[in-house]
Amino acid sequence: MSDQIRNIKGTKDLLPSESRLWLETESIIHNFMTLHGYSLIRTPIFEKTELFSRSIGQETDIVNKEMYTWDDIDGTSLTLRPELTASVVRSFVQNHLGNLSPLNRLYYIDSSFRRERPQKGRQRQFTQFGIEALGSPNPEQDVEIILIASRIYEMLGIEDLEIHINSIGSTSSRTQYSKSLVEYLERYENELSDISKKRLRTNPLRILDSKSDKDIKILTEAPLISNYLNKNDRKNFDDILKLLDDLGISTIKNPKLVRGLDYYNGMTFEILSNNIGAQSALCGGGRYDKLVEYLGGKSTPAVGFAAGLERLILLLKENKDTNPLNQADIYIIALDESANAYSFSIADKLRNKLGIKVICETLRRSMKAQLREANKNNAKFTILIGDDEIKSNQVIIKNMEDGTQTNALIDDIENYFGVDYEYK
RNA sequence: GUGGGUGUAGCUCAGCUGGUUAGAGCACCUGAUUGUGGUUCAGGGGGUCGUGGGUUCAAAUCCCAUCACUCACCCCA
Repeated sequence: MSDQIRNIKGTKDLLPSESRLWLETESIIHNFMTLHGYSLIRTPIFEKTELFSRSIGQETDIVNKEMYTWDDIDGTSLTLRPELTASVVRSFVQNHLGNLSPLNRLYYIDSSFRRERPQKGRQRQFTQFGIEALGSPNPEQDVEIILIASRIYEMLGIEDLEIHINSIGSTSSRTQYSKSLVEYLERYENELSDISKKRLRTNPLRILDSKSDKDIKILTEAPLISNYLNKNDRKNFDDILKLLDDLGISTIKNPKLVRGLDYYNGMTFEILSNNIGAQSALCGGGRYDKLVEYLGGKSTPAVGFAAGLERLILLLKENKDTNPLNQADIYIIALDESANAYSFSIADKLRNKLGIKVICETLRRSMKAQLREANKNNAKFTILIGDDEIKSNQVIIKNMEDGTQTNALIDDIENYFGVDYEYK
């Protein structure tokens, strides 16, 4: 017992009791993205470390301490992807997708890895779904992204969500703002939390995101990014807000919303829920117009979002009462070894020709046990095959709901279930 | 990396201030006239009480350590 091998901390097995909900949810996501004109992209689970250190940012926790990184035999540093945008953009550049079409609408649903302390809604291996629209600099593209993100939750029946939105402007606006922010914060440098002190030098915008009470107090008087946006930035953001408003999507302006990753600019947004514990961010995204160029491609404006599937499932589990599994429409009961051949060939026909879910007994249990098993699987019918049936070349078909039984010739079974059989 | 909580059968848990063969519900298996289920009834299997050490005549129960799980901080999906 003690030398049993367990799963790695922060990873999870998807067991039959939950796998159906996952499959359903994933399939909804696939259909939803397709409905909006987005195409699936799938990239390798690991990449050169440099891809992430360059795009996500040297000063982020992700790159600093949360990546699973190792040296390949030839000395190349490799990393299990901690998020998907960098990989998607790498692939976009490498495969010249920008030359094939001026606008690429891509979506993904895949796992990522970060070495953090696990807690509710946070794992070391987790699944993200998201979209990236590469090519359009216009506000309507930003809105399309937010629209899709918000509608997918709406469609899944998830309520009480908040959409926070902000603009961190163009690079020039941001550097100016950053300067003023640093000037302001330096006055309180000694009172800032340790991390924020460090960030004052490395990544001042991130201080806005601080959860430390001291920092929050200091920040109430801090300059706001909205006052530093240039004309273009401001018009852009206003257009986005107006369009969202026209669509009836209500948002909360949050001037302190700074996405954690370095590659963002312009609009940023986050969708939050209060019903999944401390890890309330369901979805985060925004614009990243410089990343493509930064990773060696032609300058291409881009905007997207990433969402946590585990966190979504957490919410879905609250809403959904898991109805019992219908594993089989028909359970075939074999009362003797000699019945196996009949059992299997009948099952084959029903499954392949009529698409009926059929399970055959393989444990050689008593009839009583097999009937119980049929019940557990929610079978509507059982087909009983024993010595007598084989001799007379017919089987007993038993309706498990009302208990009635009829005989049917083995060759006639398809007809019996083919016409007015209801197995839903 | 830091802090809190928990660790008794497959699952959910009970076991008061330490005292004899450790319990319940659910699940599982068997049986209730020998080929008929879902209800009911009867019975059964399964635990070195996370692990190691200590206190004691005696520990699941007290103390220490350790590990695991979990929640929260940090950060993020």
